[in-house]
Amino acid sequence: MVRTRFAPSPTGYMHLGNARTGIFSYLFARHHNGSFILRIEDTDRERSTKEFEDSILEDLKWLGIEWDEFYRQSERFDIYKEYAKKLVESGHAYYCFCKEEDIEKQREEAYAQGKAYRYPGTCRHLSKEEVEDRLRNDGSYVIRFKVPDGRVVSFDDLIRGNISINVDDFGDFVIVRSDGSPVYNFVVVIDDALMKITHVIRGEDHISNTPKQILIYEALGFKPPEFAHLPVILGEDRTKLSKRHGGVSVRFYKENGYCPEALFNYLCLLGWSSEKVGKEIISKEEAVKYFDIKDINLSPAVFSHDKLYWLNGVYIREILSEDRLLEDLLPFIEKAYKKVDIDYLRKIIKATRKEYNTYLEAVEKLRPFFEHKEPDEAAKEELSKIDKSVFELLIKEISALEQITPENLKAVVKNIQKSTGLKPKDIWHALRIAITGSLEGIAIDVIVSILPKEETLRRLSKFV
RNA sequence: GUCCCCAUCGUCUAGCCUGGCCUAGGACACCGGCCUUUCACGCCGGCGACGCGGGUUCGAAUCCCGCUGGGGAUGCCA
Repeated sequence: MVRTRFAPSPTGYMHLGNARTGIFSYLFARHHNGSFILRIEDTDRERSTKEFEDSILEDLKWLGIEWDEFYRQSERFDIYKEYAKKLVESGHAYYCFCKEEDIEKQREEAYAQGKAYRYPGTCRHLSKEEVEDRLRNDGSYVIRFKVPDGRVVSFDDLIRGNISINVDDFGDFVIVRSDGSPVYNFVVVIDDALMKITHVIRGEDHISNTPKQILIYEALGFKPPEFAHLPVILGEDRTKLSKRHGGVSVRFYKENGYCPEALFNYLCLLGWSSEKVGKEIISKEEAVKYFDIKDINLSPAVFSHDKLYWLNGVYIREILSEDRLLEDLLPFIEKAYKKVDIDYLRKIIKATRKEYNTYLEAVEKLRPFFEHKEPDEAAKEELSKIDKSVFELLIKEISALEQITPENLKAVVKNIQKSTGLKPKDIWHALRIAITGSLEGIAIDVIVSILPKEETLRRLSKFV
């Protein structure tokens, strides 16, 4: 039975990189008919908040990633404490009374000399009596894991193959902080072991943590899971995608009018080849069906805003149902133009869904359906070249129409062309400017055939 | 600095394992054309890559070594 987990820490909105890790973990579990576990890693009490936790849960649901089990590390501190004690008792870990400032100083010195810092093991060989004594009097201590000398830890990464790291590269590391809270590298092992996680799928930035964790697995007598380290996502400048790059949270894309299916799809494409699916537009179900961890790329991928934008357009234009579009678009439209009639909006969506790539963009493009706008500069200039009598004729012709359709609108233009000798293009332009105030936008026959007739006439009348 | 990972169009990728089918395929972006009452959509076409140097081999994008370049880690963050 395959069991994977996604372990975000609630210290901010869910990052795209994390989201992709979650997606791949999820796909792997589902592909193997296994379980997907969500675990909130909130051992850092300083930075973790309930608000961020809620937002992560919300965003995960929004993306369509459902989990089978849920855990919160802050509720499991007793368990960690117990295992920390075990490690101390078995001689795999020890109390350390070194001052944080001193360590910091040593670290800086080492770095200045261009050397890798290792904790020198000052407190490693304290006698039992001394430890007892300082525990009573000193108060502040951390627990460090005793890293064996000269070990080379190897593991077979599912994506990268064999990875070997000499543990001499790092010193005895902290597993319990001075405030008594356990550290990531320690709890992650206990949780993954206790929760019977079979496959740990996570970011490449955890590769160097893996040997530390394997050491703890061994010390505790647990069998390590399989590991798979995903390449990181890079920004346009080829550094790790971070806040500096602008919109990097799932929330950002949700708020900016992207649909979850498109974001899910795009994230799948980043680092995973969809070649076996045979296309790039992939549903969650297809992704589950075809997902293979072996098809993950090894090199970091640059996040392309352009491609996500395009993909979102594909979803709006040809994948999503009208009902879904309506449901998604409604809050955006109502936020911008107050209450709207559902049937009116439905009609608009049906006729215009090819015109925008995001919901936010739709709000702008659909403006003529909800608001009258004065002509902009370019429109004014065009307007000055147009014989104003055309507006009167348009009013007269359109008034006479029982129902406005693109077809009979064409007839209207033809009639005016005949009676005035104006070029059809100019007549259309005049109509467009009067209705939208702009030279660009959605096809004017589409707009006028949906816009209430009285509103069309009202706008035209302003130009006579 | 040290350790680890990586290296095909600007970007995401196919091909690499099992060398010849690669004149290196697709997608986004970009450019041009068509469609057209504008912008878009759509359709057609174009530009564009095996980082460098050595091997191995009849033959290398594919295998080996070195270099260079990029990324990550180096926390009482995760």
